[in-house]
Amino acid sequence: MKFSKTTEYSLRILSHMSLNENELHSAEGLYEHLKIPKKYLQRILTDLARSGFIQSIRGRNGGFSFARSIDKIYLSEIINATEGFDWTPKCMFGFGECALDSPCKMHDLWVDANQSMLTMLSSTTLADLKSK
Amino acid sequence: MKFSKTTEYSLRILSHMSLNENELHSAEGLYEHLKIPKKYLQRILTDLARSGFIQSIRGRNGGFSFARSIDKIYLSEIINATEGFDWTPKCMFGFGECALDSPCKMHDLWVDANQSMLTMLSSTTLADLKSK
DNA sequence: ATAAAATGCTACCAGTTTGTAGTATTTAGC
DNA sequence: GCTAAATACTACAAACTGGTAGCATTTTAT
Repeated sequence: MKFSKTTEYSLRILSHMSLNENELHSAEGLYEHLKIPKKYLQRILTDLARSGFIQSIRGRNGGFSFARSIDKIYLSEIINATEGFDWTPKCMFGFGECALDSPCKMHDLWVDANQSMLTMLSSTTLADLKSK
Repeated sequence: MKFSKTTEYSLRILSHMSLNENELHSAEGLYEHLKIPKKYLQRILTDLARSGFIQSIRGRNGGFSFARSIDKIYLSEIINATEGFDWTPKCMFGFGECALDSPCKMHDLWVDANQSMLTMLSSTTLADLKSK
């Protein structure tokens, strides 16, 4: 019950970039700040570009900058792009069928517990992280 | 952001066993009810025995039964045994250090969102699943 | 004793994720 | 034009997870 490394890295990268929202960030510079394995970070950056969160500028003096305003980038979108985000409340543990009676006794407990996290992630933007 | 298969399987196995709390359950019987890949289920069962949730009886007419009362087995314990459960609120995404200022602005959001799930998992026992 | 029925153990396989290496491509500055 | 600095691409390696196979061990029933 945790995020994948790729998701963690993506969130770290984007939240760090958002501190200087309008600047161009190079992979090298991000590496020095975040210490994410350089080549892997490189790949994640191009993935984030393909996903439309940031845009890349190639060549000398190139780098990455936001493709859209950070107050329109929700955390849930980022997670969705990196690892999928299927939190439909089918059953607590993602079972196809419940292990107990049907409907499974866990349903209500699970839905409630999941709701606040879902709500938080899908209502918080990168801009909120700076201002909150 | 989901449970591992092993965690899902473990929860299904134990919650199913708890429906007949005092009986001896064979791997074969559990397989027929739960359709978890047989050999993998076997391995999970021995792991659950090693973790102290159940005990195994070898030989003919052997099987698995609970090693302690199901009203003392919390869901969080099971998850902790199968995939680790480090939800200490160090930082939202499990960072060693925050990506933003310190203390990270996400802390409060994350802790709040996480709290209801944590509370639920660490206050619900296998016995509760039957009675709730 | 022996066979059957059960768990235990070890090794292996496949797919995914994480990480590394090298090369190609693009662009700015001189 | 050439070089340096940057991203893009491709291939591979390592580690982890999920799953399979076979044999070993233990115990009961006959």
